[in-house]
Amino acid sequence: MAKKDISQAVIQRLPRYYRYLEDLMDQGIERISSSELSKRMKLTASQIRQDLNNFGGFGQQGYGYNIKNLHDEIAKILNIDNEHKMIIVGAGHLGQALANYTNFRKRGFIVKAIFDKDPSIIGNMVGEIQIQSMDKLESVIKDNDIKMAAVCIPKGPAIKVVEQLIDAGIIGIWNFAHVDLDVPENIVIENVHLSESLMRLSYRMGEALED
Amino acid sequence: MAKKDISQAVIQRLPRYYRYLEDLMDQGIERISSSELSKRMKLTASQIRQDLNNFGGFGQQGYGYNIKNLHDEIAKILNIDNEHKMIIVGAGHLGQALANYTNFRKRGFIVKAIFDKDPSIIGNMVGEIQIQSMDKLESVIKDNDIKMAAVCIPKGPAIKVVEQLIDAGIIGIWNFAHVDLDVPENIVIENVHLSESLMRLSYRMGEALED
DNA sequence: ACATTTTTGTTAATATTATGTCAAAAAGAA
DNA sequence: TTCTTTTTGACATAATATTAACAAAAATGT
Repeated sequence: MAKKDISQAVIQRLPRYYRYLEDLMDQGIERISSSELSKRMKLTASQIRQDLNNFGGFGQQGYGYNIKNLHDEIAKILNIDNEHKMIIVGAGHLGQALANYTNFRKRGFIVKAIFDKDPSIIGNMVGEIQIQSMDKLESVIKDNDIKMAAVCIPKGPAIKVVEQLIDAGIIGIWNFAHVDLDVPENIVIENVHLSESLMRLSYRMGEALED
Repeated sequence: MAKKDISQAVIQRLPRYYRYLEDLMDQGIERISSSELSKRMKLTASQIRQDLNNFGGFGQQGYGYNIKNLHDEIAKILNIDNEHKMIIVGAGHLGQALANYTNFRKRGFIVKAIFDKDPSIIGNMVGEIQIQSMDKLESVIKDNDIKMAAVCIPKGPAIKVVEQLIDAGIIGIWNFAHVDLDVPENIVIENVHLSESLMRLSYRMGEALED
């Protein structure tokens, strides 16, 4: 069953294809050629065809790609054709922002619980769910068979909390803490290092001003 | 003055070097070799040396790199050796999360103002600053000579708001809206597409489960 | 029905990125 | 001081990724 392994660069682009296809569907467009899509996405047509052909021949000569079909195929590839239960650890502004993000729900990511260690906010509602004590982490994960967690706490506590998460059965971690987590091979980490993103912006603004 | 152009891959890694150097400084370590750093960062020593040599010879044979010195040099390269005034457009949870992020201030990013179109929250405080009406965008940017803006509003309004920002003098945009912005060449966009990040996590969790 | 056009999937060519190698420089040890 | 070890910066090599080219398939037009 071992899929030929797909390069990081392709994986990076996949969700962007998905987003464009979604937009095209919303516009009621039915089919698109790689060359037309390449103009919109500012890629080469060749790259689009090669990227998609990593997963199968979704197009047809003389016709192009059926948007609805390709959209659904990419959803399958991205594993978003079914629901994912997730929890959020850390109910600060960022944790709450994620919890309230309706777009995630639209794509099948369901926030089942949100946790914080601060007793003064435990019990508060975030949207429709209640902030729970960290003591409940393990039981909630196990009872609901949750596999995905967003980590929105400072880097200090993050390392130990992530261990707890993994012990409780989490296999995918969306990490917003400013630290690279060291985890077993079968655990997946997706880092969102916002301050690094901001530094890249700063770098490129510096470049832009020099020219 | 034209710097030899630096590949995106290098720029991507630069802030991560900076973060590791910061951590090393906090640990009171004075010097490090590319090979020791490569172990910590899980890169090859060769890549580290080549990355850094894009910007200058910061190391010394038989000694390695002086951490404080390299840290300061990278700060200069990243253009974070001086303060950056910024504004935030959109005072939802995400905008508020960014406004409250003390780490940004530590690196010299100063949030000067936050804007929202919702009259019911205009005037509310976010940390030490007050949410202002969108009408004030242009005057605040011009009066304070602000060059950087974080865009934390839905994709629909984002496109027009970004035009306004650019007209008012913004040259760097930290974009959290789910849309690729079409801007003049001299304007810099750094996208943070959270839902794409989440889809990549989902993809890789799917892969991990197959093995 | 036939010719023309479009457009894919695939293979080949090019370009970019990462890794390995090594002489030369400096540090540290004897 | 002199010898040995460490370690860089530069360059050569290998691996990846992107772009180009094109035959074959299907659609469209006449």
